[in-house]
Amino acid sequence: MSWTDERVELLKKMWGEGQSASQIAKELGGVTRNAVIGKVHRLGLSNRTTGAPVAAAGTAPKPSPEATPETEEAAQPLRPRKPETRQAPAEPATPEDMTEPEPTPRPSNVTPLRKAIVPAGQPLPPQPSANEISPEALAKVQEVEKTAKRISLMELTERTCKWPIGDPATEDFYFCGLPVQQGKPYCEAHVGVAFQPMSSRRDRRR
DNA sequence: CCCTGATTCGC
DNA sequence: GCGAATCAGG
Repeated sequence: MSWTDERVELLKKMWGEGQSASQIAKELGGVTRNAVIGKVHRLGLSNRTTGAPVAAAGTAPKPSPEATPETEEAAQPLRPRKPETRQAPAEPATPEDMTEPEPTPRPSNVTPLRKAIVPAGQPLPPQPSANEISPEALAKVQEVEKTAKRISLMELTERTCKWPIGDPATEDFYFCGLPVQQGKPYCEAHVGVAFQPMSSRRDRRR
């Protein structure tokens, strides 16, 4: 495939939106992330670090490509290869999406500021407000937590289970880290308790 | 190991 | 101009 106008535009758009090179490549198809990065550089729109939030979608800045200074390359911007501004860190576990099922989990109540933080040492009950979660699912979770990868916040990726385990106020806190279920933020076991098939409350008027 | 972007350099 | 290979980093 070649860099047609359309493809280049999509590239610009997505890059502007902060999409990663690999994502863009995936979207475009027929190219690798390397190709995308290469193109990005050739287009001269590498630094996405403009201090300003890069969420301006649809608003193409239309950067006028400076009239090439005939007088040699005087203002050659030296770019220290350090400015790197990593993308937002993996978002903390936030069960929130899907359609009907409502996220019931609050594995460890993350108490914000000072306010009676649970004294470390007392293993928190798996579920604050036990309810109609399939006992099976619960059992499964407890099992999984034994074999969890126990990864840190920094190690979370799109394909690692983000289910928090333990007390955030303690060293004994980590994330499940097992392979997530396609699309979901959690592994199979945790998806099971995170997203209820909506059982109670079905007297919906429509 | 997964991923990210940056650079190089033969084509 | 292109992009695989490689590098540097999280």
